[in-house]
Amino acid sequence: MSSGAIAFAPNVTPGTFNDPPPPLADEPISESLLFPTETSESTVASSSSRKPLHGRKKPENYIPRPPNAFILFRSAFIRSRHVSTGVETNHSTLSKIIGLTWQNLPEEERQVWHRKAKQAEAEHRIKFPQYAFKPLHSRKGGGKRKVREVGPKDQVRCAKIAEFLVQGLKGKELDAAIEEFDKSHVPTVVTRFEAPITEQSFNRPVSAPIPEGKKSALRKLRSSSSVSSRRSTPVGNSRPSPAPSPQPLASLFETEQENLLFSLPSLDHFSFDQMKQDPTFDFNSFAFDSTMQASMPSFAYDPHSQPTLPLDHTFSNNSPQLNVDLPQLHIDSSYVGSDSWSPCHSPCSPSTNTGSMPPTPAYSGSPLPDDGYANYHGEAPPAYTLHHKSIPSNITPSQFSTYQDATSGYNCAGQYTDLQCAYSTVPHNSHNQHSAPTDIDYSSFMASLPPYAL
DNA sequence: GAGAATGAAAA
DNA sequence: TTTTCATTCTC
Repeated sequence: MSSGAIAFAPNVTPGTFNDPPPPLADEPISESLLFPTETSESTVASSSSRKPLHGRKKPENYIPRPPNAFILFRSAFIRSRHVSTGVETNHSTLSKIIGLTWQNLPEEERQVWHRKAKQAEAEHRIKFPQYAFKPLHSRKGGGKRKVREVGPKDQVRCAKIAEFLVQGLKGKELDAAIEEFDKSHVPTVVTRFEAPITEQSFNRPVSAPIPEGKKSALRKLRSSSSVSSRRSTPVGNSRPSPAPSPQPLASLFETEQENLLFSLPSLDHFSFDQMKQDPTFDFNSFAFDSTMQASMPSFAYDPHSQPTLPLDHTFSNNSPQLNVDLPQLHIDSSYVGSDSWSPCHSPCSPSTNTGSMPPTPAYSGSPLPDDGYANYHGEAPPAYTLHHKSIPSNITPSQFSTYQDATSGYNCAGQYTDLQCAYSTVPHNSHNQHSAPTDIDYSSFMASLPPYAL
C-alpha cells in the first residue's frame, strides 16, 4: 500500500486492514531508529504476500481492532526479519524476544510506535466510524479462560537476543552473535526448593498433597509473576517496570515458620566444584525465578577465582537494568513443605549422600579475599555461600533459623523477611560436619556475613 | 486452536 | 479486575 490516504484496493477487505497507516501530513511520525519500518514497497509486498489468516472464521464484513503499539512493533519486526530463521522460528519464542526487546526499547523509540498506534486508531475511526469493540466475554464453555503457564523456556537466550537487538544487532550480525552465545550457553536447569527435612516430613509420603492453603499461596505467587502483574500495569504510556514487582513472600504464608521454609535450594544438578570448573556456569544468571528476581541477589562469578559478591549491583524494582540476567539455574519453588519447623538430625544419613553434593572440597585456590568471610582456616569455603547485599539490620534471632541440609550435610542458616532473603551455609565443623547436629547460632551466622551486608 | 508478547477497551 | 482481541506462524 502506497503512502497517502488509506483506500482499500478491491482485493482488500476490512478484514485485512492491518498495515500501519501512513503519517498524517500535518503530523509526521518520526521513524524508529532501532527498528525502522520498511519502505512502502516492502510493505505492499508483505501485505499482498501475507498468508491468509489460518482457519479464523470471521464474518465477511468483520472489522478487526486497530493494532496497538506493540502489535505494530511486532508486525514490523517480524516482517523485517530482524531475527533470522536460523536464530528462531517459533513465533511464541519470537513473541518473547520481541516482548523483551520492547521492554528494553528506549522510551523515545517506544513512543514512535505509540504514535503509530494512535495514527492507526485515527485512521481506523475514519474508515469504520460505526466500529465499536465488542469482545465476546462468554466464550465457549463459560469457564475461566486458561491461564498461561510460562514454562521454563530458555529465557536467557531470549533475553540475550533481545539485548543484542537493542544494541542494534540484526540479521547476520545477530546470527553471529547468537551463534557465539549458543556455543557456551547452558540450557535452563530446573531444580527445586527443598524444604528442610523434619521428622514429620520424613514420615510423610512424597506423593502427599500440598495443603490447599499452600497451593493458593503458590498460585498467588505464580500469578503475580506473569499475567496478573502485567494486567495490573496501569493503562497509559508509562514504561512498564522491567521486572515485575515481587509479591512479598512473607504475606503468602501464614506463619513466620512457613516463611522460613524458604530454605536453601538443594543443588541437585551442580556442586560448587562443578560450577567452578564449568566456564559456562554464570552466577549472574542465578536467580530463583521471575517472581523473585527483584528480591534476589545477582552474583558476579569468575570461574577462575573465588566467588565475588555483588559489591555494586543492587536489585531494585525500578532497576533500569536490561532484564537479561534471567535464571540459567532455575529453581522451581512450586514445592514448599508443610511441616512445622523443627531442626533435627537429618534422617538422610551422610552415607546415603550419593554425591549430588560432595563434601566440602579441599580448598586449593588463592587465599580468600578479605571481604568479611569467616576464616576457614585453610579449608574450603562453604559449598555455596550466598548473601544478600541488602540484609536489613533488624534481623532478629526470632527471624533466624538453622537446619542441616539433608542433601549436602551442611549446616545452614537463614532468614526470610518480606522483601529480603539471606541465607548462608556456615561450616559448622568441617572435620565432622555430617554427624554434627545443627548448632549454628544467630551471632555466628551474622558474623559470617560480609560487613557491607549489615 | 493454543501459545507467546503488550495494550486498549469492554464487561 | 478480568477478559477479549488485535499480529504472526508453528506445533
